[in-house]
Amino acid sequence: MLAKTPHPLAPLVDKLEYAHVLSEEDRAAVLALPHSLKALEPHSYIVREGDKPTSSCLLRNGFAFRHKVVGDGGRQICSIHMKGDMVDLQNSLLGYADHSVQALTRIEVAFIPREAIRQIAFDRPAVGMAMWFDTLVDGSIFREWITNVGRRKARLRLAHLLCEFSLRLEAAGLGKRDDYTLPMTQEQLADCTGLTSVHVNRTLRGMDADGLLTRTNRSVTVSDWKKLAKVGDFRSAYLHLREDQLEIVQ
Amino acid sequence: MLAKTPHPLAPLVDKLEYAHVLSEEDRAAVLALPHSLKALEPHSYIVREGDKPTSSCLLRNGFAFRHKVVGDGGRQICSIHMKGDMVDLQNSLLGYADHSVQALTRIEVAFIPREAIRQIAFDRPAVGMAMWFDTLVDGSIFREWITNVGRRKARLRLAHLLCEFSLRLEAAGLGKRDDYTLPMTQEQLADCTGLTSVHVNRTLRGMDADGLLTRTNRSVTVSDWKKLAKVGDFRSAYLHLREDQLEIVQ
DNA sequence: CGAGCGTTTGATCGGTGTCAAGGATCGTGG
DNA sequence: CCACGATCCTTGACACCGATCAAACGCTCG
Repeated sequence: MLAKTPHPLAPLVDKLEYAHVLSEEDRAAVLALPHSLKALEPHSYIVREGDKPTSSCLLRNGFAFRHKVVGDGGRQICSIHMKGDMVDLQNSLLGYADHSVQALTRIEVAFIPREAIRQIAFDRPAVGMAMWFDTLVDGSIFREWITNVGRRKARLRLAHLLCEFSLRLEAAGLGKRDDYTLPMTQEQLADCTGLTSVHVNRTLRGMDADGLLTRTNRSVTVSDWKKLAKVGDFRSAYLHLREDQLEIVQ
Repeated sequence: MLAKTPHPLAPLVDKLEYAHVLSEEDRAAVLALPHSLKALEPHSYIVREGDKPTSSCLLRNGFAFRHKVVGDGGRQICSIHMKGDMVDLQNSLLGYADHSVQALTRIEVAFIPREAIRQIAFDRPAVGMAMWFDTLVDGSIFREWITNVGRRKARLRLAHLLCEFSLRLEAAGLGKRDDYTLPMTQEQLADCTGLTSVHVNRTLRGMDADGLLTRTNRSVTVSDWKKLAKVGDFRSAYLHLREDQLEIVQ
């Protein structure tokens, strides 16, 4: 194990340690999981609704999102994923994909057989607990999104989404919370928030005009993060990040 | 074990067997979990946002719901729970309640210490897998709710919610899908769907006028379930029920 | 330099929210 | 048994947020 390049599954270890630090043997067991690597272009599908996947997919870098399509063709994005996320535990363990997962940017992934996941989860309780914990945090984020989309107005929704994104990026070591790259189009932001792209545009421009943030290309610069969090009715508890991942959040 | 009354934890066994049938020993181990029983009046809280619960709560009968409150006082209900649901795995395993859980009707619950849950989950992989599966199904329902609230119009949202409710009731053995008791006020329906109670009222009356359903008191009678499912853009896959729990659904 | 995608802006429409008041139902106590 | 209050349902009038339609503009990458 004296390879210079990081181990392909290293991001998974990092993510699982969000909850609790793992022992050296547990870490080694995770890294020893069987897997196959693959790179995917933007827009390509990892899973399509209706598939019956038998592998779970670890996102090694880049961004991906889950979405559902409704009867009239409308699309709802249910979550955004980044480095270290097990993007498809849900579909593979449940056996039937009730939604699609798609690459947002160019991504590198590792497919891990479902059975290997099950096995390590029960052979190594600490790993199993970390995975369970992870799916519970996913659930917590889903609840917050239900609330965001159901009960907040356009500006709050967007501010909230941007706050969530910034903290998760920071926790994953991918940027500063008040200055980061947002790899999404306004249409995708709209599909996250249940709005239209036109309204997202107007709302973002309004926030820009009010000095809340600046958007150039795909990057976001927040002038006053706490102010944005206040506007977005954002409290970070639901992300269940460790204290030291949050630092000086209110 | 020759008691005539069913075991207090029997509903949990039934629920866990939604996924896969358990062995006799696994069943016995679940029933042997330490627990304390309690009855709660409508509106009473099982957990409040901000609590740090150390027990999980099994709903033995009656109905409960999770909700979050936003900055302006608005409330969003994130899920409805019924007999057999572990209503608070999420909060207790995560250690911090990011939302509240409240009794909808009069309920009977059993509190099970978090540690006992962890232990059985890893001592008995089949039980652990069933619990994990259950939290994944919860996640799947959350995603559908995000989609419902984010991308469907009022009538579809309500029709969808009523369809979900009817199938879950049927699967739990609590009613027929086209004729059941709905223990919710219109305001609570509004908080599930991100609407206002006034609009819920108008929409339900409209559906009634169009012959889709009849509501008297708290009961719902669906004249043509498949038609309602079509109106509500409802496909049952996301509930991940077994074939034999669904019977003749499209 | 042109094509394609994403952004920006304007005009108008419509679904849902808001405010307000009256009606139905049910449990409770006199 | 009736009266009363509380809660929930129903309905109307009106306001407004965000959707829709349409067109121009600006990147970015062949």
